[in-house]
Amino acid sequence: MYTIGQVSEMFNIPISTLRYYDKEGLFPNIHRESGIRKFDEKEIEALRIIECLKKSGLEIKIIKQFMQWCEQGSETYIQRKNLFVKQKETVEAEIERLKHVLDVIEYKCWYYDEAIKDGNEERLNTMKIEDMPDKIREIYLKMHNMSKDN
Amino acid sequence: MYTIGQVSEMFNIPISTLRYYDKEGLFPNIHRESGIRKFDEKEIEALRIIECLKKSGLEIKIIKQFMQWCEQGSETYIQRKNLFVKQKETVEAEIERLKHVLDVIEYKCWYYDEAIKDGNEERLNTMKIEDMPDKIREIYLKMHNMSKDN
DNA sequence: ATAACACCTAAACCTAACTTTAGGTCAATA
DNA sequence: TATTGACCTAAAGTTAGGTTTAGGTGTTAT
Repeated sequence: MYTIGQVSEMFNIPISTLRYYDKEGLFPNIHRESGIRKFDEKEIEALRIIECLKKSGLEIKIIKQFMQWCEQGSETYIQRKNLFVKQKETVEAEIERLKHVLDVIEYKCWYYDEAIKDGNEERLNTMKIEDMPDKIREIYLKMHNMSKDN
Repeated sequence: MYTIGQVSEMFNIPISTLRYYDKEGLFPNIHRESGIRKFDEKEIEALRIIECLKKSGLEIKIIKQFMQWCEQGSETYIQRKNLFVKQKETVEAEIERLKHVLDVIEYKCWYYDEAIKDGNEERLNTMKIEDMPDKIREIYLKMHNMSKDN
């Protein structure tokens, strides 16, 4: 059993944030002793899930919903599982999205590398698509929604 | 050359957002005809980069900085390249982070699958770490910051 | 006994990134 | 001629996820 200060240290989360989470209903029925919150194993486990779901981009409202389902017992296993299945898909999609972003960033790294070598962008701006390095060309075509015969 | 309405359609970005971007300095020196914004190829390309950098989590302030560097010509190639190199690292780290999140979500999917099969969490709560499926055990140990001999 | 600590609440404040509102210009259509 | 549609501005409002402030309680060290 931990005090709010100890939990704050353990998880490196400000005390004010923990109180805010509580106010938002993320620790339903948290135990109190003369007004003081006592975080026990249940809340610690909750916090691990909160951290995970928050990192995955889930809103606090929905995390609250999940915590309420946990209070309701075995009737809500399916809802809870569905939440994670859905969130798994969301995060997988996000990773894919970021990989595309990474491609564009890589294109720009190449672009400025060349610009630095040349001292200007003339050659780059008149460069034919087929003269670009293979990987860069692929990215360039994707960025401009072009097929290979454009 | 496009009007704000056409650009809004092309990129599927609200007109109000485009005006907001302009107010925030993301289209420095955008051409106007009797007060009306004319987006030409430069702004279209800018918008492609804005979308990419925004998706990568970069703040508008910093995107504005980049757009200002673009106005300054060849003196700022190195700053611009550094921005992309740094952002590349940021996005790569984000992808790694999301992969860990995915692990925890996968653990939870497994957990609720078992809970649904059993109808309760008793077996799960008394399960010994060594009885968990290999992948799940790995994730569980990581989640609880435990080494294998804990 | 008094000061320092760790806790508490309610309510105001903050920031980013938009969105909405209210009021106005101008060109083309009914 | 009047109204519709696409553009414009400035300023206020919105949302999420906190953080800060102001004031208070209860226990422990000097």
